[in-house]
Parts: sequence; structure tokens; C-alpha cells
Amino acid sequence: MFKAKKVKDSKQEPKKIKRASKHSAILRGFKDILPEHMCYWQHVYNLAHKLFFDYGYGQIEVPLLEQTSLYKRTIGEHTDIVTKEMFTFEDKGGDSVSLRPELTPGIARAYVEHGMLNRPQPVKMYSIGPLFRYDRPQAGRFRQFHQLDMEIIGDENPIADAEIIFLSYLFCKKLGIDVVMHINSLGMPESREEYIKLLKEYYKPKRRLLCEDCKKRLTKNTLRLLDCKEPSCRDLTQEAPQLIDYLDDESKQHFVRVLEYLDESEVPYELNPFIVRGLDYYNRTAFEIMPVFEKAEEDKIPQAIGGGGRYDQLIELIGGRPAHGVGMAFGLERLIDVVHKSKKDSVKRKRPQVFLAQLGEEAAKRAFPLFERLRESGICVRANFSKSGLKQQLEIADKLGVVYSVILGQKEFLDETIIIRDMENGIQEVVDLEKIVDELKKRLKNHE
RNA sequence: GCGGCUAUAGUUCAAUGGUAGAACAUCGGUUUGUGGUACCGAAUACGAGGGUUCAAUUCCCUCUAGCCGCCCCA
Repeated sequence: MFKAKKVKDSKQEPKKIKRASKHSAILRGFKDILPEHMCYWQHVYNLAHKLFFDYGYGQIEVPLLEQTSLYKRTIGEHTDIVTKEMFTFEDKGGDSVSLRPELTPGIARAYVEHGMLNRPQPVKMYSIGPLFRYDRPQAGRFRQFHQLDMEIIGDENPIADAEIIFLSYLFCKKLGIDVVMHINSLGMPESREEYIKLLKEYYKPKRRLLCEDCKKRLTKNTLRLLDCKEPSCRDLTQEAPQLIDYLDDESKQHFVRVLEYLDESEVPYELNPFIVRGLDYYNRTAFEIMPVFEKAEEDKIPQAIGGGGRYDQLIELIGGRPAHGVGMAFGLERLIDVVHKSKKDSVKRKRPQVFLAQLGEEAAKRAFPLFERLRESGICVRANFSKSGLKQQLEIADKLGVVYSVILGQKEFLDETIIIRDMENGIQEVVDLEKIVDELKKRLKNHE
């Protein structure tokens, strides 16, 4: 991207290269996950695979790219996600395709397309992967982000809702973070629509008292009115009719039973009538996971690290035979951020145990297969064969935080011996090269 | 999409209307084989464009990006 005029002066060649590389920067709202941060991701992944296997969830992966219409139909034609946040483009065949902004539609599609309703119901699945939304980047919000998603499809029973919420809670607990589940019931679409009518009628005479945003919400997104942080709107909201009082009887029953199950499994939750979710396919149970911080830490309202709910119409929407469903997803960047900040951050980076240092051509040659011998025997070993100075190598060993360094120099090479150096106190010992594996293992065992 | 703040080496920060310093990190050396604790040296930066000016990294404008808030969401 650098300008042509700068190319004129050939003396500036190195500078130009530097500049050019600056211009080819990462896309807005996208993030690299660097090696030193990967331990958090691996920790989350490992925990997820274990937990979901234990609870009988199968892992599924669905494409990053799907027909745009899949998302329009499921998430909702008029939602923000579909109208302005999707990476949508035409492929070479002229079809409109979109990078997935959500995991659930793809999984539901797979359920229908692979005839999963012929499997024992319900079908339990989980999925981990990147999602894309063309949104303005902000704290905890990126254009490519990752979710851990779980779904139970083919189960109307409130215990399925409770299981999803329970597993979400359990997962947070395993990660060592404190959370509380904010939970609500949206009822069925019909009862919800009736409630929205009521809500409009309630606010309309008071329109003048609302903030500018809420005036728009009144017609476009009435439920969101309840969520406004303006004090004047809040006052009005206090007296507003509550969704929960207008639920159809079956939904009410369903909700009560979900809560009973949650009480039984000791999941901490709060009823929150303002959880409405931004996707059209939700009905009945809706919930969000809010992290709980020590009070000194945060003066702002914490962001939800996950959310989900029931979607009993979704499968039918995409052309399958009707099947009930309930699911949730964690935002992994936010989740990891909370783990990172929490005092119980238990994620430890794996440290290598031994550094193998070599001196001289002959020793280096011998050290190379020795590395493999150590690795094969289960010792976590590191080396840098292209460095020749012992000082440099010990420096690296120190930075890696190894317990022992082993030094193979020209002298040791000739004697068929090797030095073991205790990195904590600098005490060295010469041992037979033959016995190095046993000697190291013996010492490492004592060290534990 | 709207608003606020910011933009100097890999990182964290300085200084300055006359083109920039430090710390840490990186690489190399201190007579040839010893780190965590010395000393010396090297490479690396004013986000982009325009304007004011004899002169701009410094002042002004635009753009871009980052952070934060709104909207929305994970």
C-alpha cells in the first residue's frame, strides 16, 4: 500500500519493507491468539471435551459458510444480526452465502439434513468454533469470535432446559469463575405478541417521557424498552406490565418446573424479566450467564459471558418435521477474559523439565538423537541446537524455567558422560551418558 | 450506525516548532565451556494524507486504527 513515489529512492529499500509490513495489518475487529495465550484456550477445550463426553454430548462441526437464507429464516429477517452484522457475499455461482454469525442454525440444519430425528431423542450435541459478525469492535466484542455451543434437540421436557443451564453453570464452576444465571421465560410467540401489544399501550401515553432511543424502540423493538438504563425510562418501567404475568398457562408451568429442577441442582439463578434475547427463534426459557466480580473490581455492569434458551419452532422453520430444542453458547473470548481476571486463575502453562545444551560440533551431533531419547522416555525437554555458546543456552534454559539442564560438551562427548546441572542451586554432577534417562527421572521424581 | 478518549521502537513510557530518549525484551560481545545477579555494543519508532510554517513527530483538518460508551450481542 506504500506510495509509488517512495519507491524511487532505492537506498531506502530496508525501510520500505518495514513499512509495507506495517500496512498489511490484521483486519479490524480480528485477533491473533498468540502461543503464550493458547494455554487458556486449551484449558477450556479440554474441559469442554471431557464434560460433554461425560454427559453424552456428541461433538459436531458445521460449515463456516452457509446459505444466507438459513440465517435469515432462523435468526430473523429483521434482527440486527441479519440486517447489518453478517459477512454476506455472492459466491462464484451467484448464490448469496454468509459466514456464520451463530452456531445453532447450522446445527439445526444438520439435524434436519441428516435425519437425526430417526435417532433416539433427544440428540445432544456440542460445537466449538469461530463466528463472524460485522459489528463495531469494543470490549469483549470482535468481528471474529469463538463460541462453545451446546444443544439438546428433540426434547420438550423442562428438564432439558435445566440440564443446559446446569451444564453451563458446571462449566463455569470447573473454570473457577463465579456466575449467576439470569433467567426468564418468553412464553410462546402468541402470548408474547399479546404482551407486546399491552406494553405498547402502556408506554404510548407516556411517550414524551421516554428517551430518544426508547421512542424508536417503542415501535421497532418494544421488549428492549424494559432494558433501558436512562433513569426516566427506568422509573416508567417499574410500573410496566411484566411478561411473566402474561404467559400462557403451559409456558408458566414449564417455567416453574425448570426452576424447580434448578433449585434441586443448586444452580444460583435470578429471575430477570429483562432477558429477552435478540434472536427471533427463542421461546419460553431464555437465560444469560453473568459473571460475579468482587465488588471492588467493577463499577460497570458486567457483560454476559453466555446465553441461550428454548427454540421449539426452529427445526420446523428450516423445513424439518417439528422438533423441540434448547441450547446455549458461551462467548469464549469473554469467558477466557473472566478466567484471566479471576483470582482463582488456575490455568498453568506447562513448563519443560530439562534443557539439553551442547557444545561443539561433535557434541551437537550426538545431542540431536539424545533429545529424541529423552522425549521418547517421557521427559519434557527443550534445546536450541543452533546456539553454540553455553552461556546463551543456559540463559534460555533459565527463561524456560526448567528444573535441570544437561550439558554435553566436547569433553563429555569423548568420555561418554554428561553433566546434569540443577538450575536452582547450580550444583552439577557428571554421569554416564548411558544412564542419563534414569538419572534424570530419578531426580525429577524427587523434585515433585 | 452514533458519541468520547488515544495514536512515538516488539512492549511500557519520555522529550521536542529545527526529524527523537529510557526501561524491559531481542541479537551480539566482555580472550575462547556455565543462567537467574555485572559491563559493552547493535538493530528497531514519530499510524496515513493534507494544511499552517523557512521548518512539524510537535499546531490545525481529514482518514485509519485502538480503547471506552450507546445500539446490539457472546
